[in-house]
Amino acid sequence: MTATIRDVAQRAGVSVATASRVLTGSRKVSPILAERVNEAAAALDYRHNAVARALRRGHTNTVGMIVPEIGNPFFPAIVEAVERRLQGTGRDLFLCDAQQDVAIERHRVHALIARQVDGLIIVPVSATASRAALADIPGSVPVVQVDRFVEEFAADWVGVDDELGIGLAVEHVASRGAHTIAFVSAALESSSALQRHEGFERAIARLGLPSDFPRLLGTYRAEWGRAAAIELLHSGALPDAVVCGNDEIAVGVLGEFRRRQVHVPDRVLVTGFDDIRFAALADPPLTTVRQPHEQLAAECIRLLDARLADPQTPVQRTAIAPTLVIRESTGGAS
Amino acid sequence: MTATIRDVAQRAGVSVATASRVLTGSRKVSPILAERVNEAAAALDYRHNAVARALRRGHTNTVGMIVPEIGNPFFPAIVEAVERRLQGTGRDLFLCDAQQDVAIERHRVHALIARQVDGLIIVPVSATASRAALADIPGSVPVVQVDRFVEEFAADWVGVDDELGIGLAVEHVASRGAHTIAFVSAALESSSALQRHEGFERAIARLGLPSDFPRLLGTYRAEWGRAAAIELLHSGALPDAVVCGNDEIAVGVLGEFRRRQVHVPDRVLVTGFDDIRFAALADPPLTTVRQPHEQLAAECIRLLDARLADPQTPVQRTAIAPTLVIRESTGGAS
DNA sequence: CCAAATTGGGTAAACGTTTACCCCTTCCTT
DNA sequence: AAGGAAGGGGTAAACGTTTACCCAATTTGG
Repeated sequence: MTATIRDVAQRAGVSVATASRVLTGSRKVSPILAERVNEAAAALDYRHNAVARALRRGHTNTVGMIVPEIGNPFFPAIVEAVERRLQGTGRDLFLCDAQQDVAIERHRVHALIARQVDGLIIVPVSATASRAALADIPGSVPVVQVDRFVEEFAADWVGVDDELGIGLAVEHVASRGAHTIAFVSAALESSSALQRHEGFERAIARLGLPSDFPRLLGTYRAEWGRAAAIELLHSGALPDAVVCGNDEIAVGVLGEFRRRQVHVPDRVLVTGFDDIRFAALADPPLTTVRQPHEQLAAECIRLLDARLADPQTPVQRTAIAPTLVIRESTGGAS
Repeated sequence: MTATIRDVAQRAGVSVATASRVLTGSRKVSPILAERVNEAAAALDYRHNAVARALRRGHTNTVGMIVPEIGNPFFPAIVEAVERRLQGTGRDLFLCDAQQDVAIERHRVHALIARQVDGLIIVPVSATASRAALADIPGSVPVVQVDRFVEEFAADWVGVDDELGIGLAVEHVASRGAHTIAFVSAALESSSALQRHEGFERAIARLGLPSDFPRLLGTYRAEWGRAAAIELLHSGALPDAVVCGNDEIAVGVLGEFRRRQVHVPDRVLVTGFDDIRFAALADPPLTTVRQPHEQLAAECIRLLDARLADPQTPVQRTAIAPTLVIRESTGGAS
C-alpha cells in the first residue's frame, strides 16, 4: 500500500500535525523535526493524497474545461493559451471533450462538478440545447463561457465579436470587387454560427449587396466545405466570393475548387475564420479573421478569478474585436 | 452550502446509510423510503461529492491522459478514439497537455497521481528525458504508453510500427521511380522520431538506394517543413522524393515547394505520416502512412484494463502495422 | 524578575461518503 | 410451532488530510 502521512509521522517520530506542517509548509516547524519528516517521506516515497486534501480543504485547485470537439484545431489553440495563463497559479486544468453532443457535454459537466472543480470553463456545443448542461452547474461554482455562449443564460462570456469579424471579411472581399457573395457556415446551432450568420446578413445589407446568393449551412468541417463548394458549382451562378464560417470549411471549399479547376482568387475569393495553424498553409494561403487566443485566454482567467473572489460579481460578457489577416485567397496583401 | 447526503437523509427521515443505498443503488431499500429519499435529494438539489466518495472507496473512476502537445492534430484524434472506447465503462477521461516540455509533463503526472486516477495513459514527450516523469508513477497505478515510449522503461506500450510505416513510404516512392530520397523529420528526441529515422535508414539500405541525401531533423511542425524545403532547394541537388516524419512537416514542405514552383509530384514526390484530417486536403493531397486510431485506442484500453485487473501482468508492447494511403503527392492511385 | 507574548509541539475533530456489522421483523421449512 | 434464513433498517468506523484548539516551554518587555 502507498504510504500515508500517518506512516510518515510515525517513522519520523512526530505527530501527523507536525508531518502535515512540514510537508505543506503551513506552519513553522523546528529544523530538526522538519528534517526527520522529510527523510521519512522520502524513504517511504510518500505522495500526498489530493483527494483527502480536497475533502478537508474544500477546494481542489483544479479547473475543468469542456470543449465541443477537440478535433477542431481552433479549440486546442484556445486550450493551450488557457493552460499557459493558468501556469504558475497553482491550479491544474483538466480538459474534457463533448464530442459535439449535448448529452455527453452534460455528462462532462456532472463529472467535473462531482469532482469539485474550483471553476469551469466551457465552450458550449449549442446556443440553446446546452442550457440544460449549464443549468446543472450549482451557483457555487464559477463558470465562464468562451467563444460560444448559451442564449439567455446568465454566465460570464468572453469571445470574439463574430458579427464584426464576418463584417471585416465581407467588407474586404467587397473592396476587392466582389459583388455577389455566398456564405458557407455551420447550422445555426452554436452561438458562433448564429452570430456569424447574423454578421453576414448585416454586412450584406449595409453594403447594399445582392442578398439572393446562397447561405449554405452545414457543419464546421472541411467535408462540408467540399460539399458546399460542389453545390455552389452546380447551382450555376458562381458568386464572386465565398465567405466561410471557419477555416476548416474554407479549406474544404478551397480543396474542391482546386480539384475542379476553379481558380482562387482569380475566379472566386474565399475567406475563413479563426486563423488556425493550417490556414497559412492552405493553397492558396487563406485570408481569414484571426481570433486572439492569448487575449481570450487572459480575459477568461480574469473573469474566472473575479467570480472566484466574489461570486456576486455581475455577469460580464466581453467581446474582443478580431482582426483580418489578408492572404492569397483574396488576392494577397496591398 | 451545497446539500450533503446527511441533509438528504434528515429530510427523508432515514439514516445516511439508507440514503446512500438508494442514491447509489448498492442495496435494496423499501420503495416507500426510496421514494422519500429521492424526493428529498431532488428538493435539495443534492449532488454527490465524488471527492468524498473516492476517498472512501479508494478509486476515482477517472483515467488521466497526457499528450505532448494538444495542438498537434494527431493527438486529438487519438484522444477522441480513447474517449469513445472509455464511453460506457463508467469512467471519465481527464486530459492534460505537456506543452512539449518534460518538466511540465512531470508536473502533470504528479497532478494526476495525487488526484488518485485509476489509470494513466501517456504519450511521452521524450524517449529519454521523460523517464523521470514516468518513474514518478507509483507501481500501484496502471500506465500505458501510446504512440511513443520511454526507452528501457518497463511499461505497456501500444503504437504503430514506425519502422515498417516509413518503410512502406520509402518503398512506395522507390516504386514510383524515386532514386534519391531525403528525409525530413523531428529531432531524435521522441521514440517515434527515433524509430522513423531508423526505419528510413534501413529501408534505404535494404533497397540499395544512395544514402548521401540529407536527413533534416527539426520539429514535428509545418514551419520546420518549410525551412527544410528551403534548405533542400538551396543545397542544389533536389532529391526525387522527400519522405517526412509526419503530416505537418509534409504540409510545410508542400507549401514551400508550391511557393517556389517546384511541382509535386512531377518534380518531387512527398510523403507524410499519421494521416491527419488535413492530409487529404493538402495541395496536392498527401500520400501518407495511416495510423489506425480506433485500433490503437482499443488496444490501449485493453492493456489498461488488463493491468487494472492484474497488476502483475507482464509488460506488453503492441506494434500495429500501419497502412499506406496513396494520394496525389506521389502521383496518385494505381 | 514577573507577566505576557511567542514559539513549537500534540490531540482530535471535521470534510462527505460508503459499508461492515448489528439488530429486529417477517417469512419459510420441516 | 420452532428454528433458520432472508429482508431491510440503523450505527458508527473508516478513507487521508488539515487545522482549530490546547498546552508547555521559552523568549520578550518593562
